[in-house]
Amino acid sequence: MHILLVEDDAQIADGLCAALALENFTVDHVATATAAEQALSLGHFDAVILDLGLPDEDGVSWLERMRRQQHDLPVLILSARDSVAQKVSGLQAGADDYLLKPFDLRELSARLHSLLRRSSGRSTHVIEHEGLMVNPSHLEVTLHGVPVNLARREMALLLAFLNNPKRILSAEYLQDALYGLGDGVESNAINVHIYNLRRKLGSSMIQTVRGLGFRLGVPDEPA
Amino acid sequence: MHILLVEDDAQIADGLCAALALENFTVDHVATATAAEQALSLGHFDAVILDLGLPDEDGVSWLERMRRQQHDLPVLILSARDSVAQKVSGLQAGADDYLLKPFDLRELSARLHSLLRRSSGRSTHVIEHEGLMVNPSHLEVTLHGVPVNLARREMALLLAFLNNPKRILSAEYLQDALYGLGDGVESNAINVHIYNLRRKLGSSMIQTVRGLGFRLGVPDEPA
DNA sequence: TGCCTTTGTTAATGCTCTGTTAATACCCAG
DNA sequence: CTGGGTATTAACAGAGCATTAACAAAGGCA
Repeated sequence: MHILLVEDDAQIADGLCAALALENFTVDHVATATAAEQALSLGHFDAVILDLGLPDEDGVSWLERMRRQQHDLPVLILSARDSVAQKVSGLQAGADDYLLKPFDLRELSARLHSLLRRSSGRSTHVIEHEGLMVNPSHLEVTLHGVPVNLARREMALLLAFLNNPKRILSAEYLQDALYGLGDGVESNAINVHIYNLRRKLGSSMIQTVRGLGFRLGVPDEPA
Repeated sequence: MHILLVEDDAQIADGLCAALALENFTVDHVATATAAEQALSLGHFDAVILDLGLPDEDGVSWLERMRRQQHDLPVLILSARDSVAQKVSGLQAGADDYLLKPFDLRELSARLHSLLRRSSGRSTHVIEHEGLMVNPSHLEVTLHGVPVNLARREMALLLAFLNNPKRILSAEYLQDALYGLGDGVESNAINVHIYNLRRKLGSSMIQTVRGLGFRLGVPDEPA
């Protein structure tokens, strides 16, 4: 689970990072609203822990802006005890939960887990490509409106292609995408999965580039 | 909106009653766990505000008892600042939210509204889904007019699905819904309950999404 | 209270779907 | 024609889920 921690107090941030790391969260820490926005646009996160007292922008207005930009991931607000009105407007701005400073780490953990569970699967992110509609979090795929049932590995493979459309992906790259770096298979598993994908999605979806790898869709310029 | 306030401190209770009345809530105030249980069995309430420091019974154990009796209405816990562990177990016992004393009335109001919004539709009203009529407050279920007898856990499971229609619920999420945060069972109890539900409601009601969890009804059309 | 019924959990077993391997057939370039 | 790369297919092992039975616990009733 990937958490974005937005907190300008270094001491609190360090403590939180350590505590969350212990629970096998992957934590990215930023200290400003600007950096937080950048981080959101660059990578994938499952939740945000947001301190309201940021140096460059008010947390509440930042949150409102994010919500307007269709970021619908769960947000847990941290705030100082004496700013109740701010907290209320925090909830109104679209926070899913909030916590008063100083807080107990166990409590933060409990609320965070609860948030993540509540929000799992609510993501509406749908990728589209040539009549193909893909909802990764639901393992749901339709081809021209017809539902297609994909297994996990097939979905992972398809996503690897959708993340790099019209680019040639080597078998080696695909192997890393499916199994993680280093830890791989020792056979033609990738080939088999590609074959199965082609059976389910039509053989023209994935093209072979002999000697190099595979590509989703047609080449850019036949020059 | 009908609120049951369980609080033994007369001063706090009076303040809360006045504040909530200002917001057009109807508040019934009791000072003991025993009286609270009576009140719940006698009348209808939309939410409970529960102080943990009651004279006759621990608030957490009271809450657990209520949850076992299928009172699934939203509960907001009030508790003293220095008892964090108690608060955590309060969440585990099935509280929907909690607030530290001393609290701000505006904050209480905001959380209460948020709670009621979240739970709207799950109380009082009869829930209908594909020939299924469910009355949560009376634990009554009919399928195409035919009464179906559900056990407590089965009802809790069905409600978890009805509260999240057409969404995939992981076994972990369902476990939390039935047993509270963290503290769960160590076997395939969820699977067995799902199997039993399917026997009583028909096997097409709950679908399996392999590797992710279960879902009530058909998937949304992503198109 | 003690018996009996209902409910909840555990554990064992079987079944279906997946992922990987391996063997074989195919294809294109040199 | 030949060899390296790719496609196809079948078989196997394992995971995940369904099913069932047995046991424990809780609640009703006399």
